[in-house]
Amino acid sequence: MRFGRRGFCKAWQGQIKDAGYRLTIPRQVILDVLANNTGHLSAEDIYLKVHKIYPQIGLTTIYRTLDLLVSVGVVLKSDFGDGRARFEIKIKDKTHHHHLICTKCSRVIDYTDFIDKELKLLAETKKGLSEKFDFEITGHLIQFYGVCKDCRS
Amino acid sequence: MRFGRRGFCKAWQGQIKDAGYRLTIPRQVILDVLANNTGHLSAEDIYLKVHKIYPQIGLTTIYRTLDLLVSVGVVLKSDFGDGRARFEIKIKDKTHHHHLICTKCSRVIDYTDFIDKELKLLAETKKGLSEKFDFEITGHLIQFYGVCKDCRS
DNA sequence: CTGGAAATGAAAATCATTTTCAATAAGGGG
DNA sequence: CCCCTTATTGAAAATGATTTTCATTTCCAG
Ligand SMILES: [Mn+2]
Ligand SMILES: [Mn+2]
Ligand SMILES: [Zn+2]
Ligand SMILES: [Zn+2]
Repeated sequence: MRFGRRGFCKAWQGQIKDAGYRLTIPRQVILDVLANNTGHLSAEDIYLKVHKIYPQIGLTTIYRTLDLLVSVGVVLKSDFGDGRARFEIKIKDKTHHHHLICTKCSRVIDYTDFIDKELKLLAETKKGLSEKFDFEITGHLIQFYGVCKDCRS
Repeated sequence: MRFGRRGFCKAWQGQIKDAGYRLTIPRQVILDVLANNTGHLSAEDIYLKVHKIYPQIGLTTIYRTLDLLVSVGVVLKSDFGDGRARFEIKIKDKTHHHHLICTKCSRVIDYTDFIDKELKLLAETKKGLSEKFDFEITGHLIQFYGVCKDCRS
């Protein structure tokens, strides 16, 4: 079992232990797979990759571990509207980003640009909405849909 | 069969025929139910309501008709993250709006306020993203999550 | 009115995710 | 280092929203 991003893995493993969970082989392997794949993977994508390293893994464990990692704050879960959840590990510095989704080929682009302006609007909107509807806003979802370069040629 | 919002119904029925579809009883009843319920209904919600008026309806027809209405542009389909799609009819003037979703009770609030500022940011962001990633943006999704007044008391 | 295409409804199929439950493994105390 | 308790795992079955299939019914143009 090779661990890329070893430093990060250590930190993530710490988060798991700190939350009171055991550090099992399946969890380490799943974390490792997530750490070495930048994309937005489905549970099955992850299952297939983990399976190569640790063939006795069960899909159930993938789902359970992903839930755990999301709850601990190590993993981000997204829904791009294709009926399956997508997961990506939260890497230091590249934390808050939004998604640009190609409706033709399902390619997903992360972007952090324009986040400054967005943040400003978000702050204003949040304030306005909170006051107007007496609603305590805890999160937001912003996604753009369109057609990527390749799918237009 | 009573039709509220009769004027609108006529217009919507026109859209269906214009798109080359037949104007059947199930479609009229579903349209009627949507027109008289402002909320964000699931397919089953709609099925139950339609069933009272037209008991022979099948859930399959609900799904098929909703697809059709969405494709024709008469109905808006949303996903609030609870595993079932929600539908609402597009009423003149209150067209473009976003959603505020209570994570405790699932209440959904429509809002059009701040849309102006949002639109401005959206325009800028769209332009920036289009240029930077050579991506043709066709749509966006913006939702706020939080806890409503009632769920905090 | 009528024929043929479009639409419908019941039942079965899909498919991602969850639940159940018996077997296994982690890791703190001895 | 070894146990013991309890968390975790994996296989299989269950779930639940949505889709597909297919035989029957309905719409509506001619
Ligand atoms: Mn991402
Ligand atoms: Mn709405
Ligand atoms: Zn594409
Ligand atoms: Zn609430």
